Amino acid sequence: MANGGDRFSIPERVDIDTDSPKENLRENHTPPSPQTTCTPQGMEGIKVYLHEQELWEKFHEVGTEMIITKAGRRMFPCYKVKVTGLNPKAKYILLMDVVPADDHRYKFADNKWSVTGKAEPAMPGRLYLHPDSPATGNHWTRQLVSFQKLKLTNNHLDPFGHIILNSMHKYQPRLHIVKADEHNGFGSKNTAFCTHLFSETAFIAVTSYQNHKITQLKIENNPFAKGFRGSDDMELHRMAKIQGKEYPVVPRSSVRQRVCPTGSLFGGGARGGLHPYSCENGVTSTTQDLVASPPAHYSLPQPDPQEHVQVYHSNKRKADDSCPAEEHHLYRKPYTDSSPSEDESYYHPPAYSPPPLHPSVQPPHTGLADSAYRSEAGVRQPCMFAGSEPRLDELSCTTWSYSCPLTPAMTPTEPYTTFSHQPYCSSPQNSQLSSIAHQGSPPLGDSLSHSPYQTQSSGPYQTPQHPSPPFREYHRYPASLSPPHYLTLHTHNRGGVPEWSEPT
DNA sequence: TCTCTCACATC
DNA sequence: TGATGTGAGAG
Repeated sequence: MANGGDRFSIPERVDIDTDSPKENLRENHTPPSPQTTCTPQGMEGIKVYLHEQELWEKFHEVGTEMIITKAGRRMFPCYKVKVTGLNPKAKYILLMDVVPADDHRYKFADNKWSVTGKAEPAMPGRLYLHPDSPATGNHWTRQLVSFQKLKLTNNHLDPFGHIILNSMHKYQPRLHIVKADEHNGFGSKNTAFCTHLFSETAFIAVTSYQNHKITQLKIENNPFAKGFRGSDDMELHRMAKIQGKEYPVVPRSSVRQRVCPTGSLFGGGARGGLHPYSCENGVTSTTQDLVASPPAHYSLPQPDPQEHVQVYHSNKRKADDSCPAEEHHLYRKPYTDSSPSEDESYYHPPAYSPPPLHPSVQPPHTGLADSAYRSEAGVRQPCMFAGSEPRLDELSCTTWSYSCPLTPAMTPTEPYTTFSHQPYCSSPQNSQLSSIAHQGSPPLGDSLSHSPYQTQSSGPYQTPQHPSPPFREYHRYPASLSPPHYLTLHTHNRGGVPEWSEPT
């Protein structure tokens, strides 16, 4: 498509904040520009700034790709945010999830991404609980919140709690801030939370990089890949040696992606994700930035058959290393790519343009937050909430399951077998975390295409035009639940009481 | 042809 | 030790 068509365009928010998005283009701002605003109980004033936004935008402009492997691969750039506006003494839980950005499957051909069919069934939606959760507002705001430990996998049976994605599908990471205040009725309809997303963090999951420019950006900016930075011919020699071929050798990727487009199907570029989010009234709020105009071929996603949420606790908790992305290296030109790809003025616009996020991104509904909250005394570790990848408009499903995996060796081979599926139904009273997990994967695009994304309130949830979010009451997670165990929390409709059970 | 997995070298 | 991209080879 013309203009903007070559990259994700960010839709205009309906509830535009006074903060100027453009001021958020720079990383390490001091102070950074607010990305979001929440208004519900105790959540008003919360703002989130994407760290290294410029880097994200660099990738976004080309069409961010994230490698997914069976063992799990970290995201790069890593997702780091600066949060402000939290009550210093109140406790919050920060979660991240990655939801489908649309209902399509993509392919990279002719140096551009294009839709090649309908998306595969969504993977079990999982939420990544920041290892520091729950923590006080003071804790979250005094430093950057890094989700660098989060890993992406294509292993549908992943026992490590990594976020499961489908290759060649586009996703949108989201951040959820849940107030874990005992007086806040955590896990109940009173749970206050905010959801934030930065459109420039959208990406296509791949098992191997497709766009050479992305490979270059990764190598250039990821310290862990500096081994591939080499200078000039040094690398060629190295590669030649490896391949036992005569120098010079052109990396396969270079060949395959000789003509590298500069545009991205993630249109919107720098413009996106910079809009401040605002939450509407209500106890719970969700704010998101939307991705631009809906793709021409955009089609409504099918309801996801799965409706469960899995909670995962990683068994390891390391000091949060700083994101390597922060290192910016100047380096040589990419490989031998002599192709014009580097200056491709002839970049082919992606056939797809991200659709707007679904307005029904509901407040989080999961006992998970609770669990995290309860585990404060215990080990703080990354926690994954997995569930299906329901559409945003189906968040009302009330059956949720949470699993906290043990060490890899102890994890069940069928992490999702404990999930139960129940027909969609809405209940006016449930915890909102579950909804987070739920929303977990609704094609954002779909939602957005229906209405401009806006924040939602959770209170007694009321969405005349959308299924009400799943409101359920959850039992607190047993303290022992933390990391080492796979447990499933079965929640029943009607705000039913969740039950813990060992995974089968 | 396309996608994925693996062993590998590097840091 | 673990994270990274590479590239051959499998499916």
